[in-house]
Amino acid sequence: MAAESSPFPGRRHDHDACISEGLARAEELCRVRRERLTENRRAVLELVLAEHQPVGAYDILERFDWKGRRPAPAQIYRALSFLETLGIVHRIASRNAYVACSGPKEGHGTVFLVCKECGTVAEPNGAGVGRSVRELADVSGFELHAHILEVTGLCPECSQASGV
Amino acid sequence: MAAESSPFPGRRHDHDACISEGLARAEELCRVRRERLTENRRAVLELVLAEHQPVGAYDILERFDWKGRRPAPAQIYRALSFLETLGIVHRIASRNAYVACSGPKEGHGTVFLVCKECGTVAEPNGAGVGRSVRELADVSGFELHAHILEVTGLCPECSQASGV
DNA sequence: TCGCGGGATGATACATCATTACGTTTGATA
DNA sequence: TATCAAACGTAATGATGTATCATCCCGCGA
Repeated sequence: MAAESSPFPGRRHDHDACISEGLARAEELCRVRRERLTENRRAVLELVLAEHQPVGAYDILERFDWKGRRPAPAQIYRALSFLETLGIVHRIASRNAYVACSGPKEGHGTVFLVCKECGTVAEPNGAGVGRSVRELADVSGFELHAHILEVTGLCPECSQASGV
Repeated sequence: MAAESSPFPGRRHDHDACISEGLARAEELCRVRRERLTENRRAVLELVLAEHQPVGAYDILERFDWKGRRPAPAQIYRALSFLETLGIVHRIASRNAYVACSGPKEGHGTVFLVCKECGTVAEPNGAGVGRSVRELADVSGFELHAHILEVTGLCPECSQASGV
């Protein structure tokens, strides 16, 4: 229960594990879907995985030191949209930025808790919200296709730090 | 009940009334808050009220024929952010566009149903979703400040038109 | 009525985010 | 190994949003 209670990464979580798990999932997904995890795509994914904060495309661009060269924006966007179709990177519309999917949990990719203070993004299990949204759509006569919920506030750590 | 069942404006609703109600609410809000509904702000609000579809800032700019002159982007953005603080215009982040608030109903301003086909945006009563979001935040140890839910799909009319 | 002070405007420039276009390279596979 | 589609490299451009600063206008007190 405690493990599920907070979807936020702890201050001292094993971040190397996040990265290697993310890469492993990408590889697995590509294998299943018969897609290619090219050098470009992998490099972009690593840069997105590097943080739990959303990263802008041009941030990635700047950090992208690849054999001394710097790629053009299109290259980054191509990789990002590929990774989005794979479902391991999500776009945070309210920030024009991207985060790595934090796990293969149910309901992932539809609810984001975004900390105003530190920027950390968590993906809680959105099943309950999903039900409410379906009900709402039903009542409104709306044919539901997809939804994105971006919640802003303070993550547990920043909330404590700012003096509860 | 029927009135509440669909938050979408009917094909033949009295749109002039939407506009004048919107303006009246803006005036009232400004009066209460001791703010000024200047010519610039009013003109931008009218252009946003003109449709139930989200409008881009640069769309507004193009339609903004004011004494033959065309204002700079900043002018539009200033008016828009003022109208946002008033709560009568909302930004649809997933589209980089803006819609007029459709009414002073409870829970307004947090849930948007966006039709993929015609672009119409409705604001249903989001009370149920609001509860789910609060629960989710609670369980996650997240201090909730605000949330925006953007739901995409087909509005009742387009859903019927596309042959249910 | 005059003048003061703060908010709103007008205008230029710039910053940031994202896409299009097109020729070249690469990798799977027949 | 010949072929073809997918991915890449690069340049250009489009779309969206801000910063800055001088000026204007309105409410308010002398």
